[in-house]
Amino acid sequence: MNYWLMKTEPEVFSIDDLAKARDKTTCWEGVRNYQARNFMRDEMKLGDQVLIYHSNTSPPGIAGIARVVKEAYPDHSAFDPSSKYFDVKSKKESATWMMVDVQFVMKAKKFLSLDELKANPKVKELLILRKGNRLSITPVEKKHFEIIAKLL
DNA sequence: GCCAACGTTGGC
DNA sequence: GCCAACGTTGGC
Repeated sequence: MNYWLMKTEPEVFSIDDLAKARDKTTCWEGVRNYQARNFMRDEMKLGDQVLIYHSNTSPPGIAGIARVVKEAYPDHSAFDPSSKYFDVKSKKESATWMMVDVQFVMKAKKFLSLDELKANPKVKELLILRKGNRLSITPVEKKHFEIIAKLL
């Protein structure tokens, strides 16, 4: 089992939106970065646990946990000209972009802010804390996931 | 294949 | 809204 952190802007899609979604499940559309896509396509497996991180908001931080319920398949938003994620270069026969489905597991009882993460020496290796890291999907070590899960 | 210009992310 | 950091694009 692998562990991940996935960023989302809560104004666009929050942990509450995930909790309210049908089957508490959503397809993770709109990833348009090759490294993040490769993580989904090559390494995300059924049952993997995901920290849901709220970015571009105040304060940013970890808002809950989800799990992978469907492994990578073509991101259909890339084929939809009306979608803001439309990519004319992605063909249905050989999709450029992939997505997974994730299901709500829990909302943090205690939202864990970026400041609190930075202040916790036990999780200082988290990739999210690296200066300049903009990757929307990053792997998380099991020990770090477990430390964080206990704090939520 | 280099690299300047541009676009995006995301904390602040 | 600003801007640093990074990824992508495209001329050469």
